[in-house]
Amino acid sequence: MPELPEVETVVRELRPLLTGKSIHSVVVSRFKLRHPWEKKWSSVVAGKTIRKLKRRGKWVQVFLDDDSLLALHLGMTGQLTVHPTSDPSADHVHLQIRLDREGEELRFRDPRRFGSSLYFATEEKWYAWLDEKLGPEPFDLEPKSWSESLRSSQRTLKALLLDQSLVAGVGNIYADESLHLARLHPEQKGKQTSPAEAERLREAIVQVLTKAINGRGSTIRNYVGGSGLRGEYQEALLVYGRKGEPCGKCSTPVEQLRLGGRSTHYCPTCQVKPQAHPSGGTSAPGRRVRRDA
DNA sequence: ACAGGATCCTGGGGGC
DNA sequence: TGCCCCCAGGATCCTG
Repeated sequence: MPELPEVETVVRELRPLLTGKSIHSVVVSRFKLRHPWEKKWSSVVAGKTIRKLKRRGKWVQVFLDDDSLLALHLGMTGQLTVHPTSDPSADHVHLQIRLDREGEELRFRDPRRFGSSLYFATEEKWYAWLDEKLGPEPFDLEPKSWSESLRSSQRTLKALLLDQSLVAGVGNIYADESLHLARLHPEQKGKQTSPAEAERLREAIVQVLTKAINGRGSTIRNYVGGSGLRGEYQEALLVYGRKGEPCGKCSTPVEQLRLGGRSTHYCPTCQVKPQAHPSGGTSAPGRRVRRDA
């Protein structure tokens, strides 16, 4: 569920509540997350101080004071919020990280249990684990290599945007929104994408994610930020979840299709699917596109 | 190499 | 009210 803007919002809202606090203990539920908390970690992190919080892709990184860290992934329905220890515990709380002195705890709640919790003894080990899975942050994409990586793939743009090893943090909502803003069809193949289109897409991703962060993310169902508040950006979505509603740009009804098992929303007028290769023909790059007048 | 499906889960909504 | 089916913001594994 939470994509980059939602995770960024969680981190920003938790940062003032957690930075400088030390961990007293960890209470673990009997249910297992995708990467379940290992019992031995509880005694390892007890007594350590939270040095800083940072987002990387859809991961929340909790850096501790001795070069170790916790890495938390919210999956589809994960929530991270701070509560007084005395608050009654909600359902599906998997981790309660008790903080010293304040009588407060960080709770990791996740009904669907697709979330992950990991501990790494050193940052080096974490980055080694992560680097093979995660591509650059969208804001750090280098235009030329981005364009080339699209160009070298037969996969659809939708699939490419969801591939975390290509660009980190984009999920189903913002993939659809970015393609719409860039006026590119979700089924367009990477290799059909010109450098100008790739750049349009890169800029659209940055713009969509930036606006969504400013709106504190989108709440479709469960999402809440670190403060426990819902997001606001769902109101500003132009295609995602708007099947049949008029496109914000041209008022053609938004269409929905299924791509890679994910529901995909697009405007059939703004986002035109490029012609597949004429059978047997090779389309030379830069060739003039004929449009019937 | 890539698409598509199944999988891990729970909960909410729609239809009957 | 209840039941059944479908759907969901993610990621991974398997098959064809």
